[in-house]
Amino acid sequence: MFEPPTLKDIANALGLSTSTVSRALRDTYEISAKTKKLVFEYAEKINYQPNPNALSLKERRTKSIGVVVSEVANHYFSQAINGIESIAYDRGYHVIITQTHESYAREKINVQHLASRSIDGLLISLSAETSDTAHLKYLHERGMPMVFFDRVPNDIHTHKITANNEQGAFEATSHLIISGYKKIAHLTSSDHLSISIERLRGYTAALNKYNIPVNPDYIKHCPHGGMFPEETERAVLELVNLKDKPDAIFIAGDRLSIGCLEVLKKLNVKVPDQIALAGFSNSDVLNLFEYPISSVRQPAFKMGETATEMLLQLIESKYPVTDFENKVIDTELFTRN
Amino acid sequence: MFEPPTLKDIANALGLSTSTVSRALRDTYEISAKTKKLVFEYAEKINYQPNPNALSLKERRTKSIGVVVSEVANHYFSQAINGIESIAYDRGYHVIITQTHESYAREKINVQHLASRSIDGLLISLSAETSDTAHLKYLHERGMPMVFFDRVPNDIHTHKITANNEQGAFEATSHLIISGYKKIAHLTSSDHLSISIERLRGYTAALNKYNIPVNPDYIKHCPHGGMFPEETERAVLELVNLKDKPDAIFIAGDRLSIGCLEVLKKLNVKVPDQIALAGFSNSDVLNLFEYPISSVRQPAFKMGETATEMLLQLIESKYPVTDFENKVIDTELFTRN
DNA sequence: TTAATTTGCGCAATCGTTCCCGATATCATT
DNA sequence: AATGATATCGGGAACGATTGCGCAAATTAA
Repeated sequence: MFEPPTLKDIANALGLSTSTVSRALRDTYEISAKTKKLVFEYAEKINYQPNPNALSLKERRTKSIGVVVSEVANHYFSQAINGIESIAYDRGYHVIITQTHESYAREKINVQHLASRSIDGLLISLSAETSDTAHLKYLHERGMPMVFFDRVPNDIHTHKITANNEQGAFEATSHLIISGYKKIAHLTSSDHLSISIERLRGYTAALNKYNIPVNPDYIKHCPHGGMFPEETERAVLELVNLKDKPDAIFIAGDRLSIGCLEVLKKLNVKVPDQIALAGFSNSDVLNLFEYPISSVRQPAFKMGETATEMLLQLIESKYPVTDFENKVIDTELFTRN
Repeated sequence: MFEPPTLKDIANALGLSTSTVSRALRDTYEISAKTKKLVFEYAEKINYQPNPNALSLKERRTKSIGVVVSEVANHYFSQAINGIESIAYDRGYHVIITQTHESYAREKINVQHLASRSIDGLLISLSAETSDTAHLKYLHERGMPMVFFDRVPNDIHTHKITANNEQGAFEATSHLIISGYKKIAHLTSSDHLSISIERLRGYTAALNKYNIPVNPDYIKHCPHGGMFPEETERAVLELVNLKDKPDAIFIAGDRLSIGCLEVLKKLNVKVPDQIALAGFSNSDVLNLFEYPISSVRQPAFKMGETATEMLLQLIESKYPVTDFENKVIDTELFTRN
């Protein structure tokens, strides 16, 4: 039905060969000015666009990169995607976005699918469920350029870009402490995720600094990053049902924050009177609440941009890159009270 | 660098021709069982995947559909995308998502880009800026299968799927009226958008039903759907600065709701004491506010699914489709007080 | 034993593009 | 006028996969 014009169409219409038309369109020196003009004008007229599949087949590259995130309906990721697109489009690359919904199975399928679609490179933030990275190692060993951002593995040697999660967690927890809270819980994602580990480290560092003992009962992991409401609900319930209730929670992510707020509202626990909150979030709705919640904001757009630049550098490098960068970008604490 | 195995690799390794290998993998009857077994096992071993570009070139289709939305960081669209992906993946199609950020220029570029990437079909919701649909007509006339959802044009004849915007707006406005509000303003997106027109119609219908005069000063359009904060701010300011201040606002969209809440908070206008709100939204954060906001929820996931099914029907139809459907799905009002 | 059929596989064209070679025409040089 | 240089263009292979056709060998039928 939809049959775009080809080089051959132009060639036939103009009585030329496809080679000549191709060269004319690519503005090669060996084609006369008037032939070029003829070809240009006709191509313009019929709105000729080179067939990208033919090009990909010939050039052995697709000029498109794959992106794997847990959810686009997450402000951190949607902002990162905007950063990714801004660089990619400028450099003539297409962006294919896939979502894992925090599922390891989906991640494997998506990565496999992207690889078979012959993308030129991969930009990925691990799902909450992912602890085995064999599917990525496999691709990486075969030479697929990839850059990790946000949630990174430690057993794959390539460019990585993360926020300074430890610093952010330290500042947010410190802020709670300075604000007078002493019994600070920590609600976070699955325990093997890099961001969870780093944020937990910042959290404990803050407690240590102020000589507050770390209470293991105060640390709650949600293996699916709050993807399932029951998960968050159970964790929050366990916290508020403790004999020695926490008076504040440091929450490690956006979805968890929303989930936590929902549960607290259902339980009729007042924020921040009964329990104060602070956490990682790139959402702009948090400061709309009556009692706004202090949040650590990650430079998502910047991270997307940087990750893409790193990836394109890998893709377009003439020789194999062996010197990899591990970029850490500072977060920013927005205090509200 | 990343060079996936080809049929030729298998053929050479096994001393066969590429035709035989191809036929073996496709399980054709004319290949002997033992050759098939040989080929299958070797293909499995080296993890052979057919080159999608070569296939697309040959089959003249890419098994991928393009999606154009204004923003993925919008709960309606992200849910719709989940619906789209669920159907598309089941049917073996890839989904390429692009964002317009409510810009007409971006929409043209994205559509053009998608078309040149030779997608098999297009799923699109118009940007707030779009009033001229020539770029889409052009593709449509050339036979590109396309389905519009949410924000649809009236001058392109193809499948369309929308929420029952008029009904939703009527119910939300009626709910405000029944709750005792009489001076109800309407904050909406650009005036040429189908959703704006339909929601305005529902709004005025409700006012009419309760014999409340329609005050033109109460109707504020944001040409970019609240993409720019200044736009929303100006509109809200104009409303609260009216001599005859409205006591409620019916807001036509998610982003506008957030923007409006931000402005009201900045102005220290209490919701709902000084001004009540109701509006279209698929976000789950609205009910986290102290005074929750009644909202009309669109069946986003369902709409995404249906739109995709319609598109795939167009794509896979043997003969040109001339009988187009205009599906309208009911919304649901969530009242909270 | 011979002819007819079936089985199993390879050749080559095709999709749209690019690019290495040639091929021809035009022109200047001796 | 013959040679060479340059300008301009076409032929054809290649990228990876599919598929109609052909052809040999194996099997069956006569």
